[in-house]
Amino acid sequence: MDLEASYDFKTVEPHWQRWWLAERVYAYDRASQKQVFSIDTPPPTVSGKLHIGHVSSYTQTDAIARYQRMLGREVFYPMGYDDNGLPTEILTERECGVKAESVGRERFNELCLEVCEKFRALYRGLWQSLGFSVDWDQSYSTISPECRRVSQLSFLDLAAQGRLYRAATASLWCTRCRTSIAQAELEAQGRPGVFHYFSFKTPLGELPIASTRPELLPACVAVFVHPEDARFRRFIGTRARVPIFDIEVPVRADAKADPEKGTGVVMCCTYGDATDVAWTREHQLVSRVCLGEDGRLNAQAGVLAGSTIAEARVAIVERLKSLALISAQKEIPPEQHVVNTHERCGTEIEYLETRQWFVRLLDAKEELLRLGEKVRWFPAHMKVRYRNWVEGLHWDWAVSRQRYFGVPIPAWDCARCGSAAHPEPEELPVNPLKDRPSRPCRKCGGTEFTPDKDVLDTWATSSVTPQICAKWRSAGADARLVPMSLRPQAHDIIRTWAFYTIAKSAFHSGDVPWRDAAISGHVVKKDAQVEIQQVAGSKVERKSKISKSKDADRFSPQRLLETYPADCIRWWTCSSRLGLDVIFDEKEIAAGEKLLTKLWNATRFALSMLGEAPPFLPPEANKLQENGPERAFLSRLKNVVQLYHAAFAEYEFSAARSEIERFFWSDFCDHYIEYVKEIFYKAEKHDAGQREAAAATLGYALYAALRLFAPFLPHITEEIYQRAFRTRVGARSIHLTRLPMPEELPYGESDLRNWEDVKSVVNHARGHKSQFNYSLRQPLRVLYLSSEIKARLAGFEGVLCAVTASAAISDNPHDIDQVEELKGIPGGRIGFAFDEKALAVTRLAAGLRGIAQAGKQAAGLKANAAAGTMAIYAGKLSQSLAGTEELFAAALKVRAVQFLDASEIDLQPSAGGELQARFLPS
RNA sequence: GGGGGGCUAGCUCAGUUGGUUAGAGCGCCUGCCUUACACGCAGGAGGCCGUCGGUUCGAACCCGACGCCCCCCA
Repeated sequence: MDLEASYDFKTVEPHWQRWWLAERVYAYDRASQKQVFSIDTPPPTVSGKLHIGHVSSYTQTDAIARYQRMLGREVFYPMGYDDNGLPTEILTERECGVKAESVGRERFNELCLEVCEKFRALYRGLWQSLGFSVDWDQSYSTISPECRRVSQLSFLDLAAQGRLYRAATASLWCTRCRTSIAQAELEAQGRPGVFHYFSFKTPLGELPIASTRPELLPACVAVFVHPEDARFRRFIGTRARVPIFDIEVPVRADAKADPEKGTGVVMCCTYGDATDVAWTREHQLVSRVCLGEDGRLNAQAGVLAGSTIAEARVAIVERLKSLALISAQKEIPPEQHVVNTHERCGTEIEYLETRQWFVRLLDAKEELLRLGEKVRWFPAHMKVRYRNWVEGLHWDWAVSRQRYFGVPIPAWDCARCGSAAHPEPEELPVNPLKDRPSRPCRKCGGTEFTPDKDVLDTWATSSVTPQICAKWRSAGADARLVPMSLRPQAHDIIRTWAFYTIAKSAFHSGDVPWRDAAISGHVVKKDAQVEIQQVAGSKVERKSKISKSKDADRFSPQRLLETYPADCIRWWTCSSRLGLDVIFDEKEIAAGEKLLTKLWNATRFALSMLGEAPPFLPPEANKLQENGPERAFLSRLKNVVQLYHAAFAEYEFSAARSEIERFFWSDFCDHYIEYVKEIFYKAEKHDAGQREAAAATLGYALYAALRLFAPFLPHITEEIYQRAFRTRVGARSIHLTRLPMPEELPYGESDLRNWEDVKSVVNHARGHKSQFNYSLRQPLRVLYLSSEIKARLAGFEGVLCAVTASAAISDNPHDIDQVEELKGIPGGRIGFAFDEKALAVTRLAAGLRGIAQAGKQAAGLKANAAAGTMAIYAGKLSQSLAGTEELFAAALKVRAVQFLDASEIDLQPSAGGELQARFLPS
């Protein structure tokens, strides 16, 4: 078995990606008897490009999926695309350069479907080139008929429970998207504003008002002051006149009027903000609507009818000024002026009275909190974010959207009595615009219906992904999948996706949607102007979100995938813990390439030693020498396997990752391989039993390491597995094998201690040579170990001598100059004595190097260029010195006399053109 | 204003139930071509673990206060 000298990821990775697909390696088998591990994969919103943050979060999920699969679970790992709803409409408008209203509903929906198709392909291509072990046959798109069915079924189920109601009430409205939205779709933004100061006239004098929204004057219905505010208490109960519009409104008291803000007098309009909505309801005020659904003022605004909010604001301020009614204007900086905007488009949100469908949430807070407690959150503190959101709910969930591209609301209005008619569950999915109710109105028997033209909120569908996965209430339903084992997602959508999913699950099943929620952090960039300032003695860091426009190229997954192996990118993404933001640094990704090279080279070496049929089973313990190197090394592997599983059990993949990396690099490569070289290179010195034990251990440890790496590095491990192990192991992919378990490694604490002690001795020897700037091959005449250690490591003498290049191990300190403490071994002592002859030659060679360079320069040769080939050791002069023998002979002679106390040297060319130096004692 | 997280080596991060000289990778410096790998090996420099107080025989870790950064909510 020979591997090429280097690993070519550009051909290997796509090869296995195609093969996994063709072989359906990751297919979910619903007939399997194995325990199911089901993953509620986030269906990414089709809203544009995927960025490095998606890559990071989704790759972590894939590592978890692969781990669970190799643990022996039947893994259900689907991929969805959340392509219905407003985000897709906005994307389509941008992609096609159209407006939904201008092309019409049907045509626009067709365009949306085309755009979805395009982006689904793009997304899928990216996921596949990252090597995700998704079962692509389980893919779903939230606009598909099956998802429509589940989503509409959810609607009907909520309606049957009385959880749904339809009401014409003040609700959140986006004037750009011309639809109602839900509380979760709000995004608070700091924006600059201006307080305009003007007065309302009352019989008791003028009441000063400060308002940021003077355009709402025509909608003014009351004025509020704080009941305890001494300045204005006397006005309570009087009536005030609205300037310009000359409306008379009552002056009322309410604790929500903040005496500190503005003048302390607040005008209440229909509807300036959430407080206005509350006041209107609580004080039973009339409503005086001046704003239309299109964001323009209506007849209530008189001459200003038809103008936009911005235009009206300017016009009214001008008018107030011209009447000399404005007493002051004060700018408010963005950080003090927070406005609610629509998260999808940034438009400031208005409150309008419209007729919408609502899911009743506010009476279910306790149940939602209870289920939030039942879910295991990783990290645990993410539960608090969920709890805070639920406790802070103010609005029921408005689920109807006055848009085109979405799951239609399964409802018609009876033309006669006005009540809603719904389809039967088995008729789903329906499109009320085309389909008709199958029966007359239940209430009045009417047969004339008007279809509900609205569609459902995107989240109304994406909140039923567990039900979609389980094919809820259909012939193909798979009840084993729910509650699902794991919901992986980022922390920014706890209030939306996690929350709505829990809510739906609560109402439909009374249970949690998933047992565990693994919440990942974000990838952030280090600011260009990273400043480490000393402020009050503490370090100030600056980091910020990745901007989709500005940083697109630097953080583009496509570019990274063209530059680095997917395995490297994966390795990097698994370096951060759940819940923590990670700062992107391309160098960190590049560092992974070293690991791949190391893995490839070490494997190449091991396989060259092991032959065509490398061992892969755990070596039988009774064939291994007691207190010997194999048992010691395997006990370390056992230790690693334990730590690895413990880490993954808590979704701490980064801890598992560093365990296997450390084991492989430091224990396997730096120590065990160095030892087995002695066994294989000097086979004649070791009996068959020793050789067999070493081979079995090397093969097994390699195969174990490959499997432990496999969840992180699926491509390179598959390549090696297929070429070296598949035939004998049998499983058609490494990803269908089982991970090594601690039970298969029956080694004890004393073995582990031996291993650590041997490493400590070897490290000391290496350090000792390094201190003197000698090669690690510099021979030692004696390696001294204190008696107790020497006795304990008796079974390791061969290893130690070979790896440290020692001629002997002794516990006699007499001929050792210096004895030092053995790190990590209480009472252990170690010492070294170089082989003087070899040392002299080394020094001679080192001295010669300078002379050789000078000589070569003298001879007109490029000394620097050849320096790398001028290694001189063990008495040999390199071929590159040929032609200047005389010069070197002379130099050598001087050095020989100086270092070796030799009187003569004899310099002879040997076979192969090298020079052989022989030193004659004086 | 409320809540959450973070602050450990130049950079990115680990630090298990509080227990000798606080670790890794990258970067830097010194050496070393060692019959897998120079994308390597060995060694080294570099940290009053954000600040201050408390508990303790003992604190990066527990408690309190404060500072700064990020996020969520109002």
